[in-house]
Amino acid sequence: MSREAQFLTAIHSNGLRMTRQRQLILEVLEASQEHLDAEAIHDRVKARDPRIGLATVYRTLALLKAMGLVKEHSLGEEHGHFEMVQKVPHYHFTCIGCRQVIEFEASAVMEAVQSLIDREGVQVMDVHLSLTGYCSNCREERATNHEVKVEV
Amino acid sequence: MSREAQFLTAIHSNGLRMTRQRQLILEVLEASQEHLDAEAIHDRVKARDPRIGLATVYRTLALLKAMGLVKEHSLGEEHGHFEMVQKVPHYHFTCIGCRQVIEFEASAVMEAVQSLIDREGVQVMDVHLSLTGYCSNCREERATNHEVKVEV
DNA sequence: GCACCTATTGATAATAATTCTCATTATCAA
DNA sequence: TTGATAATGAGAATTATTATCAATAGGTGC
Repeated sequence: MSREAQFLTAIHSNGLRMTRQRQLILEVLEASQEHLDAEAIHDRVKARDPRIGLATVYRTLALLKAMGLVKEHSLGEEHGHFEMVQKVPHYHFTCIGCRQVIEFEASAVMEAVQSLIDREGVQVMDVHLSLTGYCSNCREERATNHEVKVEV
Repeated sequence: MSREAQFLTAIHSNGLRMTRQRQLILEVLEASQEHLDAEAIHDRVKARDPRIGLATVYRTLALLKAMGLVKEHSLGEEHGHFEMVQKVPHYHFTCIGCRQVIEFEASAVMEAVQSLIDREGVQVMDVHLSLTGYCSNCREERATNHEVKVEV
């Protein structure tokens, strides 16, 4: 089942309605391989329909998250970034220097999560692994600068 | 070296000054095994010196984070929670129902991080693994309620 | 101990991200 | 086509955090 069909099914089975706005926001998310924030999604959606408000973007993202179709990441920033949920779970490394994001897979993570489930009997709804640091380029730059001071 | 001594050394080697406020905030953090947010830390510090402002708490937390003595977690909420860095890395599961936090260790996580370092040549400054879901109690409650609706 | 330089503080204004409010519009079942 | 009500847009409100700035207080040299 396509994600659009999944969305439609989830919407109808909850007594909700499919709207042009929800349709467009889903399309923007599906078309992008990046990790857009709400503002960026709003910009792209507005390009197709200038009347859509930012609040609707937030509302739809909350809905998609609740349905498990979208994940939110912090990526070392103070505001959220969003992406469609993939089949294989993956995680993010964000460079503090150049803000680039490196995605990576690591089956060991879900194994560790499973052992927590086995031990504690919890039900895990969301797994969030996020690394920050310096990519190899920014790492070299910093090394030559001999930074020792604490930067607050 | 005690954490207090570490803090003092880091402060002096950066041309900064040790103050009563910084001292108190560090003591509050060390005395607590919980994951306090800035407001809670402020409350506890005020009990010992009512003049201390919230801004100073945030400034000191930022300083301690930059020095690697304190870690900030989101714990599924929209504001930060803080704790002293421990020798052995550990992670957090937060129950959406009762807000309880379960801490757990998982050496597999740092192994996965190491393999990313080896592969990409990145320098990792911070690792953040956070799970949300329902603890065994809340899980059972939900099961008997037969919830199917999407809650936004 | 005293004075000086300037890091730090407290109080509060400002900012940023997100959520809420409410009158208006639009979906969709009958 | 109509009616009930879900959803929207615009902007106000909220929340967490950061910035501003005059007053205060570490800590170094005398």
